Amino acid sequence: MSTVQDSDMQNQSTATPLDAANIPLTERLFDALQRAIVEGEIPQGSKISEPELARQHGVSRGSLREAMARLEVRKLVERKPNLGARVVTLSYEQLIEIFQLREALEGMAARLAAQNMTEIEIEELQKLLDQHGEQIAEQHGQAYFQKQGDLDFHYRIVQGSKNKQLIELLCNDLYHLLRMYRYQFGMRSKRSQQAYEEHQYLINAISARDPEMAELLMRQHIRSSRRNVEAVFLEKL
Amino acid sequence: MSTVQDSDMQNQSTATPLDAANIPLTERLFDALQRAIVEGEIPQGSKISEPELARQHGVSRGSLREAMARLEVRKLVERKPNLGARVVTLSYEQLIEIFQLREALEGMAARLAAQNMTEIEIEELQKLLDQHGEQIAEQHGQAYFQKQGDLDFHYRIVQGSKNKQLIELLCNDLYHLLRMYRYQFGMRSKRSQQAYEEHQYLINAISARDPEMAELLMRQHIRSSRRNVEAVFLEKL
DNA sequence: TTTCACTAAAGTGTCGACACTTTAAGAAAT
DNA sequence: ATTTCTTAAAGTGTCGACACTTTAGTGAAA
Repeated sequence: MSTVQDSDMQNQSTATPLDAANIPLTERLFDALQRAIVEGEIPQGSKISEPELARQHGVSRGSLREAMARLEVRKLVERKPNLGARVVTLSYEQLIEIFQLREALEGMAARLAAQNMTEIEIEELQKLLDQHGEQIAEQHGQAYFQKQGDLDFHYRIVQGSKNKQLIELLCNDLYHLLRMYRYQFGMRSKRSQQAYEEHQYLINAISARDPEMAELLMRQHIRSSRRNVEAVFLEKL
Repeated sequence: MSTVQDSDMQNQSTATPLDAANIPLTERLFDALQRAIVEGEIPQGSKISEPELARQHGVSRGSLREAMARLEVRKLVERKPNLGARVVTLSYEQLIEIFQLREALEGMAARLAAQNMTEIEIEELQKLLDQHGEQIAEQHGQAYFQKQGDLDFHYRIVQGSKNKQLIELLCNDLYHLLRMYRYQFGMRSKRSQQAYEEHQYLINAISARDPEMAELLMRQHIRSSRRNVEAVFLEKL
């Protein structure tokens, strides 16, 4: 699949009018690699050979290197001089650390959301949650949709904080690492009912414009989630 | 200033045996550029010409580009396809956002520090604070040392959290942005006495192993600091 | 004199090449 | 047969070159 005969179609044929839409190659490459790593297509801890990976994607090493530099800052790969790059290795300890980060950051996000979300945004958030409620009632919780729904919910609250730094940090940096954990260890929740209720309380607090309460609830919610993960892990050993 | 005649001393003379100590060129370049941007040597908002900057530092564009890609992820430069890169422009709004981030993150750091710092680390933190106290008493607060001292103090507490993610995030990402603000707007504190006292309370809480209180105090401390900045800004207009 | 088109200069995106470092394989010696 | 030395293969660090895009400058037309 996609072996050698591609060398003529991207060089200078100009026959690629709309394939790239001006988005630089490095950027597309970065996104592709990020996805591949997050979803485990490139397994964690595996060594990355620049020439090989570049050939696979049909790009030069220079472009790939630029993408790698960015992945390194995002903590998805680790590089050691002259020794090359490896995909990061996930660990239980790191996961716990990430939960602590999330507790602090999303707690603040909830606080700010209670101050800054528009009424319309709150309404839509409620609608989203109602949908989740239905799904839980019908099928007993299709893990995937649950997870996706949970992510959506948190995502919107972060957006609602209106703090650009916070949004960037959570949605662009931490988010991907977290997704990587979700993909690599199965991490199904089995507390969707409880999560649903906690989400509802949270909306109530935001709707009442109570920042203090919103932060408190969000932090509790994330702590619960962490305890669940801890439990799942312990029973795995 | 620093014009053309530098082109011979760094090219390929091999007469630089111990200057690099195996640290990749790109990395040193990244550090150098980061410093230059933070300290305002390259002014905020200014456009960056890759060929020129590369020539100034005596490196190839490829190496420079790699460093730029990393600076972009760190939010110190912004790049638009085909239009080039500019140093970020600082704004009052962004500064406030950063303070909100710090409140959340350093609050958590203080909480964890109360749990995880060793007795020895706490002792040394106390010593550091005592030094600050003396400096404040003697000279009336040499703005520079004050600032540096404040940074040191916060830095150690973050380290004391023992949360690698948190440390990375605060010390490698936010830290530089914050320093940039300190350099660019003068931001002298004029509340060194109060800050000193708040620091002391914080140590007490950590020493008493009271995470709740430590987080509370740290958050209050950072909020005060933010209010001070707000005041300074308002009187500037 | 002002505006618009056209050309030249500068800049960015991407590639291939070369030197040096590390890893691996194979040969020689014990 | 095992260990060590030697050498080749692979990989990384860095550079210079070229095509395409944007910007700036110049001259013609109104």
